[in-house]
Amino acid sequence: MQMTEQQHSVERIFRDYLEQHGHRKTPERFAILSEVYAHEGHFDIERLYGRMKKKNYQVSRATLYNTMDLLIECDLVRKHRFNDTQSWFERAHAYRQHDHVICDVCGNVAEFCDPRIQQIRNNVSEALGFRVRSHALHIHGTCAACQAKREN
Amino acid sequence: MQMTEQQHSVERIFRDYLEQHGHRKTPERFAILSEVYAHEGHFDIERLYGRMKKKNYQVSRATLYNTMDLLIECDLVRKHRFNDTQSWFERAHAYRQHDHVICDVCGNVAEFCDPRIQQIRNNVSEALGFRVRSHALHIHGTCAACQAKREN
DNA sequence: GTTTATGCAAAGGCTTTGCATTTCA
DNA sequence: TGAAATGCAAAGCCTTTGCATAAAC
Repeated sequence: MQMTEQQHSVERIFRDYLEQHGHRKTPERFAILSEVYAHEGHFDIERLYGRMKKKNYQVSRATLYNTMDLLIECDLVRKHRFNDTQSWFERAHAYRQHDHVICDVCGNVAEFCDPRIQQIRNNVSEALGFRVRSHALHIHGTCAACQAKREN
Repeated sequence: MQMTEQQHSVERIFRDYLEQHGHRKTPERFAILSEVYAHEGHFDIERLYGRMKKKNYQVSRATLYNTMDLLIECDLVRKHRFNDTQSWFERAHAYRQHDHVICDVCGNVAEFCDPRIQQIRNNVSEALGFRVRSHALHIHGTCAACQAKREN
């Protein structure tokens, strides 16, 4: 399998993280990392499980959950809870910070960026002495397509 | 039971909503609304269930879930998903818009306000033709108290 | 050789659902 | 009286856990 520059880079980050924390460098963990970085967009555990199964690299759901925790710890993955019950994930390294717009009619999730969010983070940090690690801004409503459909 | 001005107000909103949508005005629904507005802060279904039981006004969990959906529909309640599995709720009427700062160490949730979030909402609305209904901004990290503890 | 990770299946927790009973309109 | 809401218990779904097996170190 040909690896991109980026894949090498995230693999190194993960490897360093595992070593520094006394975790083992198992093939499953790197296979999962690779699969996560092979796609853009959001996924849940079930979808990731299906993808790996299809590629004949099946790992247990338990291992997927465990590995997600590790990847979140070292900031290679972000975890989201939108409206539904399950957790959604996305790769996080080298992707500029962004937030999410969720259509409550069709369930579609879009992304957007706004620099003001960084200012808000700084404010909270200063005002409360809070050490900010991450944030999630979810804007809910109805997307343009669903508005149009509804009017017909 | 003495009712505040506000309780009358939210009850009227709920009553109107139920009538306009052909839902029945059951005593359970109004008892739940009243209990929700009797406390500030966040609560989950189990806590609400416990409170009502203690006051000898027990309703089933199923009815609590159903009624929460109605109250969310008419903007009298907001629902949140923080980090844990269950949903958290809070009363929403006549309380100024605010967002949440979550300490991932102790789990404590604080509130803050920032007018820039409204500007971001407007931007998204204009840029994407998205009809914004609500938003949730969660800032995660470590609170001042937990930082202090950790340093000792 | 130890100790940690994996995989499987079972258990857990929150939420939804089905159905009989009650109650609002 | 008829349709909708309630309550209870069971089922569902996602996630975590326990334990035997396998594999890093």
